[in-house]
Amino acid sequence: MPLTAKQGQLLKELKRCKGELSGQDLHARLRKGSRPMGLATVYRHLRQLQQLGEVRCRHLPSGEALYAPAERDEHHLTCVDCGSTTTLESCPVHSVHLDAGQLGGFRPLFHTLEFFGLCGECQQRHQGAAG
Amino acid sequence: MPLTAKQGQLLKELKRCKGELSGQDLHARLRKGSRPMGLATVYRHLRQLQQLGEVRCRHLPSGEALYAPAERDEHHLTCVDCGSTTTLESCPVHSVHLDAGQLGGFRPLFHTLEFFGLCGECQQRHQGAAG
DNA sequence: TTGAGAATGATAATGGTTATCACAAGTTGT
DNA sequence: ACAACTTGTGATAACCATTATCATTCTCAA
Repeated sequence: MPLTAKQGQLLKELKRCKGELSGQDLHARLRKGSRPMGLATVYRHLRQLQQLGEVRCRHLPSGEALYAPAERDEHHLTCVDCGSTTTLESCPVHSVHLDAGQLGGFRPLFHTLEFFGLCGECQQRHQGAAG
Repeated sequence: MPLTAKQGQLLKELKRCKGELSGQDLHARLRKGSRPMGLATVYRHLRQLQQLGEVRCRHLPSGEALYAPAERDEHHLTCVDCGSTTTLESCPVHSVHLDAGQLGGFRPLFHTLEFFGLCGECQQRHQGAAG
């Protein structure tokens, strides 16, 4: 099933950006260009593209969802205090494989590996109060 | 820094449950028992326990956050359509290690590895519409 | 007892996401 | 071309988990 025009437009915009975008971000960007798209449509297609395996998403501690093309196999460090995230340059796991027994009919589309902890800045801030 | 009484109470309740609990779930459970706890306090302590490395959390596609003791090193399959999640029996990665260069001052507390895709049920439901 | 500071919790506010629903666009059959 | 029907769209309202507010309660030392 090829993508529809709007789906393609959305995916193209997502690929154009180096970083991850939230639904709101994406809507704002598309709104500026020619061919704007309503917010509801953005979220609709993000979900559809996700189910097609074209887009992956992860959630920040704030609850906000960030989307990126599924082909980007990036992993992240996220601070549980300030919420800042950084992208790992190299993947720490060399093979992530699930055998059929583990899957039990489930068809994997993408995966996320995230490390949560405290960034240097927040560690320092807390040091005064309690080691 | 030892846990406060309320923090300990909350962590104990979390450990008592086999599955993961949302903030709302946890609040409801504590409300029933003796020694109830306000919703704000539940969320406050969940965040603190997370920063202490005692509790980990992950987000469902719905945006809801699920909490569990950090000591549980479980991974999950999550359906991007219906949102159902299942727990993997065994860990698919044998060593998840980050070297200092990758960390850059970040102090990891816990990590999450999640697989997103379509569960068997949702695959069947979509089969009629489009292969 | 008294006062300063921390903890608590009922409630209001926040804000990303989803549901609603009327309308536009496309499709088919005649 | 026209009608009947399906699908896609988007402004807006509704949803709901989470967070902020703030008055009250608790803690504890002097």
